[in-house]
Amino acid sequence: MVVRLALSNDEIDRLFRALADPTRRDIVRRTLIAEATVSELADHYAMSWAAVQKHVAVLEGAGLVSKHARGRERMVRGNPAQIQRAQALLDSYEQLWRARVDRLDALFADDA
Amino acid sequence: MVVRLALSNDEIDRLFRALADPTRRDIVRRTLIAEATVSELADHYAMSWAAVQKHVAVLEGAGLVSKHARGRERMVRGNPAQIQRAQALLDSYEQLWRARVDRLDALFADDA
DNA sequence: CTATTGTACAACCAAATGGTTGTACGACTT
DNA sequence: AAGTCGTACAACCATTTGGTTGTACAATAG
Repeated sequence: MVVRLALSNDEIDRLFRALADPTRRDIVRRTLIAEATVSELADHYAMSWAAVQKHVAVLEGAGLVSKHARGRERMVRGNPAQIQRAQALLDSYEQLWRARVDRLDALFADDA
Repeated sequence: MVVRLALSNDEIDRLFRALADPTRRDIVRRTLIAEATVSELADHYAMSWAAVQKHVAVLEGAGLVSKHARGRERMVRGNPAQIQRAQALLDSYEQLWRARVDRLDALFADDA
């Protein structure tokens, strides 16, 4: 599946920033496997409920998870599309390098 | 090309943290296309030389670029292998989600 | 030899981050 | 109706981050 939507510079910042924390990565992991409430998530970490709530908010701001109300609970769900956008981003960097290798190859081919 | 080497939690933190800044991403971009000295890089940004030098140090700490001495200059070169490690990481998250989809599919298949 | 260039690094500062506790409130339970 | 549960958010604090200027030094140029 190919991802199309482009991200602004700020969105990219938030995306990678959100991924640069082990607790947040673990929340993404868990919620990609199965959705969970903030309280359920908080049980797994050695920090206050409020701290976990903040991490979820950061992930939400980065588009990596979404929250859906269900009664008084908020179900947190991982968003694979945003992971794919990050992948697409990194892929574009790799392409730059490949292009450079190709240029160098062409140079040597000329020499031969 | 498949990347094997595993990264520690701290290394992953540093990797994504390093990518969460537009100046640093631009340095990665430039040095993947062609290596450059720190001074050459600094010319492109509206900040002091020292600030750019710090950004390069962060990228180096994250393994995204490497520096090689050449006379009094330090050539900065982007490291595609580290980009690929980041990709592999994100891919593992996407796999989790695919596994979940497969489980749900199996569930519905049982129902049918 | 002297001057200049490219680099490294320390000290400092403002803002952001990651954590805490406390308060508030709507939604279920009894 | 009263109590509890899950959530949200503000205020606060220590540390980290992203920038600055200033000093130092090795390599090259004149």
